[in-house]
Amino acid sequence: MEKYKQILVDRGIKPTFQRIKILEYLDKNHSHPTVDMIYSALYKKVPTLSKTTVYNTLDIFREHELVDILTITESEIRYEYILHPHHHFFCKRCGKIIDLDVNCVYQDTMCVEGHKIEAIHGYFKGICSECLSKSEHVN
Amino acid sequence: MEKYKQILVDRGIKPTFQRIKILEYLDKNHSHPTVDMIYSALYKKVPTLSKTTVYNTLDIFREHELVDILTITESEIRYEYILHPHHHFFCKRCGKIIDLDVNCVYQDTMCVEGHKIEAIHGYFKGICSECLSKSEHVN
DNA sequence: TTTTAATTTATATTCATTCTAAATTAGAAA
DNA sequence: TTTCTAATTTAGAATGAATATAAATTAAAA
Repeated sequence: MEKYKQILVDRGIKPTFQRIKILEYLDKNHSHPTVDMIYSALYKKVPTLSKTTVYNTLDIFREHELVDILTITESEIRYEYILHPHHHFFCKRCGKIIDLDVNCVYQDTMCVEGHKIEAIHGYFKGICSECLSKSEHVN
Repeated sequence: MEKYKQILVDRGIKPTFQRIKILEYLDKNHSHPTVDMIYSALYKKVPTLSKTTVYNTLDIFREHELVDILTITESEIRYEYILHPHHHFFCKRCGKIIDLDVNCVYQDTMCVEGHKIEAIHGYFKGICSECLSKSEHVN
């Protein structure tokens, strides 16, 4: 609790109860949740929570580069707490988004074909190892 | 016209007038258009066109791997005719999506950390070279 | 032609996100 | 502490892209 309050204060974000709880949730759940998942999970602990607050808070966190969005699936926006740069794998079968310990060659230069890179998003789509091992028994 | 009809027939897609026109538009406009952009552009030539048809047609094209979607911006889905694998650069200033002649090291193996890759999406975000050269004069 | 299934179309519906305005809260000042 | 003010939170309304539905149209085979 105090840890997250400190992070917010350090970034110049007023550490309200709702903001602390949302940041804590993102830090403890690396499941790349949607707004709805965050709202549903926190609603139990914070019954007065409004979905608008979740939207507003995530917008503020993005402005301060505390969180990033993933547009890997076509129908939903997913959020993640920025810890270290990595790529993502989306499994078409189970729907999970998996963090990959893969970096990009352009991460050093942050420049490509004359364009100035500010963010890199690497998305792989396919079948995850877990789903692959399950289907082995079927075939 | 005949060219696009042939492409559709080859893929087992019934070559209706609407589908031919949409495919032709995608082939001649590498601007990664949204459904709305496609609809607006073709509405002039095909006044009876319905937006539902554009949605349906793009779904069919995706199933047959004629087109791919880009989820690079957070609020819209963009479509592109699949020609050859490449990455994309989204300019935060002018909003343009630029094709990059950049390939991925995983394109050969199509496998990463045990997961089977079926599609690779590389998105860079920042300021494009054109916008950079404009702002040079300002600063 | 005629027939039949596929396609297209207009319209209605859904639902995530944004907007709005009132209520509440945090924190500064007295 | 109490008072004050601006920021934040909240509920509910509005928006708009995407989807669903069902009738009209079309393509193409018989």
